[in-house]
Amino acid sequence: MAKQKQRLVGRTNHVSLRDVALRAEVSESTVSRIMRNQDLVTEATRKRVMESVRALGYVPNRIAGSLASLDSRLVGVVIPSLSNIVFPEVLQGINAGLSDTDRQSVISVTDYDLDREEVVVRNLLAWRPGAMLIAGSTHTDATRRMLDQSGIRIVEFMEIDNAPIDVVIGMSHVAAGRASVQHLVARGYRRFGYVGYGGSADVRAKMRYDGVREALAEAGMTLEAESVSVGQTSVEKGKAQTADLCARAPGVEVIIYSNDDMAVGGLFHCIGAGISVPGDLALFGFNGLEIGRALPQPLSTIRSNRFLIGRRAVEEVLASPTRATGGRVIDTGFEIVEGATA
Amino acid sequence: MAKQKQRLVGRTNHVSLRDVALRAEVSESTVSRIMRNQDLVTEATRKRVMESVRALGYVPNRIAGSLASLDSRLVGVVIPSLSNIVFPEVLQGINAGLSDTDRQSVISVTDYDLDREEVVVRNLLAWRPGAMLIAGSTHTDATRRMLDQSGIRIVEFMEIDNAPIDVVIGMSHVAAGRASVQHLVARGYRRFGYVGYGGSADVRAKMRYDGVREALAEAGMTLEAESVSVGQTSVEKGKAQTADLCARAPGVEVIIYSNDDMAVGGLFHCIGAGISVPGDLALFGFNGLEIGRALPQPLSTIRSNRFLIGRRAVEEVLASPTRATGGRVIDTGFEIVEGATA
DNA sequence: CGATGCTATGACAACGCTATCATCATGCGT
DNA sequence: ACGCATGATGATAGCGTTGTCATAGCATCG
Repeated sequence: MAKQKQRLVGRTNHVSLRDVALRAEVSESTVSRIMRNQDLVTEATRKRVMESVRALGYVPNRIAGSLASLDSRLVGVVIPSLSNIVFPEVLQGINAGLSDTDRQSVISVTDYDLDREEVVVRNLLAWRPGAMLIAGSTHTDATRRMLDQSGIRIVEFMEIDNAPIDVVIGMSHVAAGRASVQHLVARGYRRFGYVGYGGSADVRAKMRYDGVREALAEAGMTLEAESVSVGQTSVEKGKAQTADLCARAPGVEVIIYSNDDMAVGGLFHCIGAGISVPGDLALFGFNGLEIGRALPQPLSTIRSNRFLIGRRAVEEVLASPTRATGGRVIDTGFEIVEGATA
Repeated sequence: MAKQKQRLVGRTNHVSLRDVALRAEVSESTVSRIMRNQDLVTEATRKRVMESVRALGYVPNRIAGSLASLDSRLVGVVIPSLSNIVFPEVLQGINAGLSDTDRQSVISVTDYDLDREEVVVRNLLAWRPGAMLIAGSTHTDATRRMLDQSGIRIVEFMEIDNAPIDVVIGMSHVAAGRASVQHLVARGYRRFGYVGYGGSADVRAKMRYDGVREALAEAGMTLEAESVSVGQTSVEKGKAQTADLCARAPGVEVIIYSNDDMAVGGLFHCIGAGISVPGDLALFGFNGLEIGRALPQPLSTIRSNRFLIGRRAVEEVLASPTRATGGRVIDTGFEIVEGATA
């Protein structure tokens, strides 16, 4: 009699394929086929097996299944934050794209920290996902190398201002910053202010800011005043920084905000302080959030389609398991929302 | 010579433990120990192995690891929606609780559909998570059975108005509804209106509504007018429904909203329509969102601590791998925020 | 100086499935 | 009646780790 090595850990009473097979008096193969809807079994045995499955409360073990088939059916998702509403919106799009498939997303958050991003990418890759969707194009060398060598589909989403590893989906944030200025100049504004957040951690906010400065310079103007805070975006910061900027630079005609949250805070300041918008001061946001439309006066802003970005990202990786040669750029565009605050 | 069955699928050139072991001229066991920081190896071999790991770009395969150790280090999370900001806030708390551990969360969204919930719970359980965090206490029988029989830690979070499978964490939404009324009655309001969303899909909104009606009845009053829409919460709906309710029931002194989003919309309507708040009409929300504090006049509402709920949920399951006998209820409480709209 | 502990490493059987090939009835054409 | 395709089921070797036990080398000690 051969010696038996025993596993003492986790000797849980978990129901496995074998248990179902024994009870239904068929082989494990047959049960496996049925669980995967691989039609090739008679209705009679299927019924008998399903009865056992229900009676035993069998739940297939995807860990074992993934190891055996070398396919985890997982899609890794990396985002910088959950507190900026735009990322949950992208997640909704990802979810929508995945909902009728057998894939599952696994989400990790980096808090806008590239070293943290490297760690979460490594941990995600350890689950051998079939694809990886990652916000932004700015990564450490090690992160980029891991993503590249993994061989799986990689979608970098949000901005398309950089070269892709595989695919990038989103819009040009530099162009959006430029478009803001061009739109406002066309409407007659000449004296610009800027209110933003995040220091340089939010790369995209920084790109829009750069676009703003570029376009202003081309028009022979400059930012007369600016206020940039560190940390996460918030309506309250927008309100406080607007108050501050108004006090420091009373001549400013229009403020461009890093995003709608901040702009909404700006409008709240104006309403509270009796500043007429856009008469005394005009406000221009970015994102096109739902709240902007419901304000007492609709916010003038630029709409980016976060949901669409998430959905298209998923469609892209589901379309083919292999990368496009040379990379691919998908521009989901943006759109100026006239509104009534500028 | 024995016949060799060949796997034709996925014969990717992936680097495995064996490759690292061969290159470093040690056994797989040793590499495995090093990768798991199981101190018991000499510094010399550790260095040699790590050099191989880096040179080959080895990323451990957690699928195989989880199968072998019968421990996935995964935590399943089930939420009804990503578009209601409160759930991303809970996720932030969960993330915070998990960030210094070696566990990973896997999130699924149900869209407030109990049948969908059953499906996502089954799919999540297939990954053999070490714990499951699920929003709410309302599930199908099958879902409840699966969760129960899984044997793992289960935390039902958000409301604590029902009996736990294992642990419930959150606050009583019925009590919150009652508290709203009691607070407003104490402040002298007598003629109440209600503006909500979600029909009966959002169980917690329904509970607060029930609490409101109960407390009103006890005080000898009723809701003079109400407007409840279907679908997701939005500021715009709050605005439109407030306008509607004002037109239909001009005598109402105060409107209780199902949540802050809707209440903010209500305030926007009032600002736009020149209705003095709280003089002509008072507004009372629920949640205590950040935006409520930044409004031209701070919103009167009830603060629930979503971040804390997520964090405590994680702490609870990390504390012990086995369930508390008889179940456990953790009340994270709520707090009335006076504000200036009621 | 042999017995006794250590420490560092190796060997190898699980883990619970799936892919592949083998087998065994059936039905069918000729 | 015979060979052969076809459809249903079974047997079994992986998949890439980890847990457990075995072993070799070496210092310690009475």
